[in-house]
Amino acid sequence: MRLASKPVGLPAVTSQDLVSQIAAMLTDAIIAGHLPPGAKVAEAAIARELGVSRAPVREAGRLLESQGLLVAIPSRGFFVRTHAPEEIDDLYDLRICIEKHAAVLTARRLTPEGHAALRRQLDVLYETAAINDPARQVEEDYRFHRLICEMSGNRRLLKLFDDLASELRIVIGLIGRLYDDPHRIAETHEPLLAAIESGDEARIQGSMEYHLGDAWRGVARLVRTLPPEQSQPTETGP
Amino acid sequence: MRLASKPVGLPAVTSQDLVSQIAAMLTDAIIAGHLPPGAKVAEAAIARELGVSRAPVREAGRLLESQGLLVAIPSRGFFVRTHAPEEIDDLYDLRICIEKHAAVLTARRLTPEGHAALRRQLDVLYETAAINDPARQVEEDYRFHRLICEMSGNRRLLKLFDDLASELRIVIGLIGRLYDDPHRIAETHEPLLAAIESGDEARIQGSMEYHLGDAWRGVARLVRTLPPEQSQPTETGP
DNA sequence: AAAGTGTCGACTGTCGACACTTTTGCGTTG
DNA sequence: CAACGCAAAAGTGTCGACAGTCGACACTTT
Repeated sequence: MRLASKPVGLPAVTSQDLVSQIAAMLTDAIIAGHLPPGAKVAEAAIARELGVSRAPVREAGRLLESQGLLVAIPSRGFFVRTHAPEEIDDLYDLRICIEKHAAVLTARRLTPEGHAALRRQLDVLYETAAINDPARQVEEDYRFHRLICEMSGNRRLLKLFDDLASELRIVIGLIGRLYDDPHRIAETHEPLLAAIESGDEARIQGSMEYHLGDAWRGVARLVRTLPPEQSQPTETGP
Repeated sequence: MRLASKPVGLPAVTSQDLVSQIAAMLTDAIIAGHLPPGAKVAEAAIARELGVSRAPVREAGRLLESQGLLVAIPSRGFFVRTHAPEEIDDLYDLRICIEKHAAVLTARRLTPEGHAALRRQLDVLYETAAINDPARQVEEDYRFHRLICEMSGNRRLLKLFDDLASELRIVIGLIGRLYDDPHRIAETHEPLLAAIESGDEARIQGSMEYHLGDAWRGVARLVRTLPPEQSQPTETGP
């Protein structure tokens, strides 16, 4: 019996370690707004609630801290990260920078299949715009941009995009609703796709800059008007 | 480790952040090549050696994992990250992307003091080229580039640069010696500084692209010729 | 002899415990 | 009545311990 030589892709019963599970759970809670910015994430409470010890919770906290979702203040614990308006500006500025690059790289190695995948995702975006589901809309928008980064072929860039995106989603989630008409948002991706298809790098960069700059301005305006959010509790005394 | 029992600490370091200390120690060991790529970082051994328990060592490991210095394999522990040549390419590609942007931002808000600081750091680079100290040369080169990122005003970009740099330093440290004539390396920064001073954004981008591309080619060549380094121990079969 | 199996040792993942720090609650005082 | 301050409560930082898992090595089987 030669069963071992050709293992059909068994599901690989990796009993997902606690740390990943807890981290995912916390991430969801943060993005969903269940844990608002500035909220304390008490490891003891989380551990009790989940029925695990504090060790894996702490490690999950470290993980999310490195992703920019939490901040750790010594002897005081983890808090959901708050973002000053300037920090959001920094994030968008950086995001534009790397997505411009990603789009150029993607255009250079674009295959018919790749183009079809982008087109398909954009169609999904239109479909989502029809129904009224802001969270889903944000999700599909994110996926379109992620696809570009994925198709760039630069793994590290994709990882960076994921980090920036998860951080930005705290803010987007905070805003709660879409910052613009859903259908219009889908439409603004058209010139971007066309530019990538054209292969004209200057045009691609201009397109991406315009597209993301638009989103940036929308977010920046809302962030500055709506929440008079207090900053992170600091430890530096007078 | 009852730090409280030793109220008069000789080193002025705090008593409360074992994790940071351990992380810094491990980082140094990795960059110095004491822990070569692929080496196992046994938490029990580290803990014994430092006289602390395994908990803070584990957390430091998570920290370094998020910085790309270590990889964690479930049930097997931490290993110093190995970089396939393509991953180094990704790193440099991304680095060029963000440093181009940083240089443009810096040029836009360049003050006389800022320009002086860049000039000074470049002079230091020349001085270091005179003595023969490869590690120091790499350090000062790194500082010049970091200064540009710092002066860009985008904090998040600076953090990203630090992450990329520490990751690249594993590789640079691995190569061990400079990949080119020290004095020439210092000189190649001149056009970059001049471009920033000029404020011509296209020129700045071109300069940076050329300058870093040069370093990239040097590193890529050495990495591909010298070490027939085996990849990270994985757990997923073919 | 090659491949597969069983056992041993080492190490990780997780836990509960303890000391110290921060926060909270409440009584005291100006 | 508000500000202050002290003491209890809650929570974090770290530790040592135990169980489960992985890798190595010798042993059995084909």
